[in-house]
Amino acid sequence: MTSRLTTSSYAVLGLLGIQPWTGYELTRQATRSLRFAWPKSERLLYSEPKKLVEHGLATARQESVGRRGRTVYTITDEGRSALRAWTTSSPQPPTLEAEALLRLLFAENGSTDDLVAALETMADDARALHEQVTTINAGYLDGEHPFPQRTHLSVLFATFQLELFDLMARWVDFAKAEIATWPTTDGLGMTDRTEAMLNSIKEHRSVFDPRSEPIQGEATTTGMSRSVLDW
Amino acid sequence: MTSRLTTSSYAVLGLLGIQPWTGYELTRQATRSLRFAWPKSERLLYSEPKKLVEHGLATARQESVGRRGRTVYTITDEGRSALRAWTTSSPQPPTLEAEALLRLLFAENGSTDDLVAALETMADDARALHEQVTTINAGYLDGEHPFPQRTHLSVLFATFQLELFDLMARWVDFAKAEIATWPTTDGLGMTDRTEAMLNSIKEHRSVFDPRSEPIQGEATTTGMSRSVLDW
DNA sequence: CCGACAATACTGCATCGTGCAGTATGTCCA
DNA sequence: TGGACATACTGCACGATGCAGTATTGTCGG
Repeated sequence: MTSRLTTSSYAVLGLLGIQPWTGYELTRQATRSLRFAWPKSERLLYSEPKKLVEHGLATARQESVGRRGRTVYTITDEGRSALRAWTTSSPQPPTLEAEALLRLLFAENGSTDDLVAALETMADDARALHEQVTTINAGYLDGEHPFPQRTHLSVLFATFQLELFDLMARWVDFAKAEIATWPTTDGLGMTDRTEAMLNSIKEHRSVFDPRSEPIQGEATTTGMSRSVLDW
Repeated sequence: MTSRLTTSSYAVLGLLGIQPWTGYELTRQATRSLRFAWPKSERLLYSEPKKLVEHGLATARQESVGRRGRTVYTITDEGRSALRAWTTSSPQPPTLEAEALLRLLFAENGSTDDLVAALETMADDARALHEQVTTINAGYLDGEHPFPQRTHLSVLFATFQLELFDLMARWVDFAKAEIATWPTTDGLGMTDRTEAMLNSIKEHRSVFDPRSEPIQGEATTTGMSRSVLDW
């Protein structure tokens, strides 16, 4: 029996909608863009196109370079219909997986230095990803986009990634400043600073963008546009 | 054979480090906090403590309420050592899974309305999550924290979640404004606005926080503290 | 020109993790 | 007293991952 289509199937089908690819090329392309919205293993990128073929959404053609073979997958008309139908369905809520934040939740089991080290690893990762996205996108200005007609999509997509990685790096700085005031990781409870943060949360203010104390904050904060990091 | 410990094992072990819990209580607690850093299925939350017992990191005690049984898991000394050791290891890079962003990447297969609908679903989800976190945290000011001595950790953790959900909602507004200028989803390529975004990216400016054109932007932007959304 | 190393191009398999259905009891309110 | 909702799980099929393994082609330095 053919197994059912998952969101990952549509992710691969979306790539096939752009042009035909070999299995290997799909894994390369997934590393460049897909993984920022839908991070999946290389292994799966090899399995999914086979499933699409079973479902009649793609065809497989065997090629060879010397004595080494490779499979080129091409989307079918049914595949295009399936893609179109997919765009009208409702997306699942976004989820973030961050082991460094898990370390914060259970920081009481280690030193403040351990915690800071974990958060700095996260910030380093975020900065590295930020640079990757910046480099790729800077190239678009020099006409280096493999699919020039898709530039409007990939650039808008990139703006989110960059904001996200920037947020991670900035928040880690904020968190490090907070943790620097902790004598220990364990048992502090409601400190003055914690209470101040909670008041900011309650008033929907950001913890970034220092703006002194909430003195002149006449509660005229426009919705969520200011956030929790305001001091 | 006992299977190996994963990050999810340490996530559950971290909870057991706070107090003993039943399997069901672990699933409840995971919904309140864990899922924001380490989203895992309810099913796994029932399986992991058994694995911890096999490894000697926890003990299981059978209780009963009437004729219905339940299992209470308690951390052992070896469990505490394992937790301490874990805090010194290096965390995996953070990953975001967002089906709505996948819709953006492959938006050419649907209408601009389909795309906007997908992004609005994401923004709604983000706002709902923002409210959940805000509500829980506002309660801490009224002494409603189940573990008062841990307030400093959960509040610092919450600041990240709130910034993240706020970013998602604000970015969707930005993206909607951009998409509103598109006559179609397909084939636009490098528009004037796309080029402007790319220049912002290159200069490490944010696409948020309108600050008119990059006229007085003397490239003295301090690192990543401004981001891609500046106009 | 040749040897080393990276890139291309995958597959098999054990195990991890999820979704869903199923089962049963306890509690609360009308 | 009965219906809805919370508590408290387990079994199973299948989706997804990590890792090892296999083999060929391209590249670059000596």
